[in-house]
Amino acid sequence: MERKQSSFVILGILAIHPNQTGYEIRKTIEQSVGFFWGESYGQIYPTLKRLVADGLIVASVSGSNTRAGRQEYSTTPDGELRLQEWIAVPYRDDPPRNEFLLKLFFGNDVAPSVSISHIRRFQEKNRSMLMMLLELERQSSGHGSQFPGFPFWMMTLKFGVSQLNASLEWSEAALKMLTEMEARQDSSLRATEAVPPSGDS
Amino acid sequence: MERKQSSFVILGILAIHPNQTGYEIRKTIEQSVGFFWGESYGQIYPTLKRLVADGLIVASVSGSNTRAGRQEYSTTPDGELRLQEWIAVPYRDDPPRNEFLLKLFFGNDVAPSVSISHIRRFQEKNRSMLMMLLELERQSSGHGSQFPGFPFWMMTLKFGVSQLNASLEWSEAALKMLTEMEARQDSSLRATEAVPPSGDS
DNA sequence: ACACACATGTAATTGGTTACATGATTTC
DNA sequence: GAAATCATGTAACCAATTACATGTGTGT
Repeated sequence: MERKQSSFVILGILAIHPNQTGYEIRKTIEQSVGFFWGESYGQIYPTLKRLVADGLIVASVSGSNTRAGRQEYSTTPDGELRLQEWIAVPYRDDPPRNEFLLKLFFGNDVAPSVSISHIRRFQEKNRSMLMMLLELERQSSGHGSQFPGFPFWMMTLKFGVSQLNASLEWSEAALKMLTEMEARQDSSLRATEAVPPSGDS
Repeated sequence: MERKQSSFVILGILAIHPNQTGYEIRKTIEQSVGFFWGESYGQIYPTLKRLVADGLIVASVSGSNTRAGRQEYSTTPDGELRLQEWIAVPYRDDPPRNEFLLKLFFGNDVAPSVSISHIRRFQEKNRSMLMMLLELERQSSGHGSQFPGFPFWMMTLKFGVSQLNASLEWSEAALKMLTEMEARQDSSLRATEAVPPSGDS
């Protein structure tokens, strides 16, 4: 409880890239840490207000883009400090909850085809995610290497890639096992249901 | 919303292994799906009541173990059906949130040693987790292979193992990169701070 | 003129953890 | 007789998503 993770993502993102609106912050989060972190507007806007009240960020009425209702934010030195403190605190992993694995685990209660389609879906998601990450990696390597944060960004990216590759490898083996299982079931069905062909030799 | 995942873990666990108390259910969850799913008592007990009210499980006053305040539960045919339906519904992955990666991503804002210790901690956790899973796998392969659910349990186990292995491999590379980074920093500090040694040849 | 992206926000609801409280039974 | 484990529960609190509501600017 009372972890306020949302405020720290926002703080961290603004530290890297200041003068962003709530809307932009969300986009940036999606495009940078999106594969391992998500934030909704319902979380971002209230958090921004609280961060301003706490003096960790400031709202400026904008640099060049003067659009009605547009509000840009940046970190204050205080905010920067708080961010650094938070980063240094040992991370805590929240209780794991993987619905995909849970459904697979209970796979014996349903037809093999159900588990197969779960895994197929899993594969597709992983493949497209992997392509996105590789694309991001390719792009970043070009024009991004000038930023001081770059090595760290690459690190998290590579983590994602390695996990996805492992997932995909695993899924191939799992799928093979399940299709064999299904085949066995089908053949046993045939054996009991089908009328044995009369001797036709 | 309204996903009620907790009820389905409980339903699924009771389907595999009936006649368990809330307390036991939690233990079973921990020991079987624990590495990818967690439930707290504050969730389990209220959920059990609701499941009884909905007719998806029944409470029996116990088989042999007649202990005061002890309440055993089992699934009803209805519960079994609902479970199967739920399993067949495409899984939904909840928004990812990995505090470890987030802190790493912001690593440029702190000393390299901070990120290094995060990764060290990550490695330790992964190593002990991996050992637990391998131990579980070893045990199961012996006496567990008789259960019809066995192949599915092994599947999820193997998933965990592959992810952990990938994580550990990645962490070695990441650590190497960071220690090099730290060394460069140290040497540049030395270069500016230290008094150049006078010619001592 | 229309659609789409930009932009901000709130209310309702839920899902969940944590901490607290209590007591029985077993084991040493 | 003390400690650990078994066993059940509730209250407080929080973090978060979703859906709703509203309006501006840009491009076609």
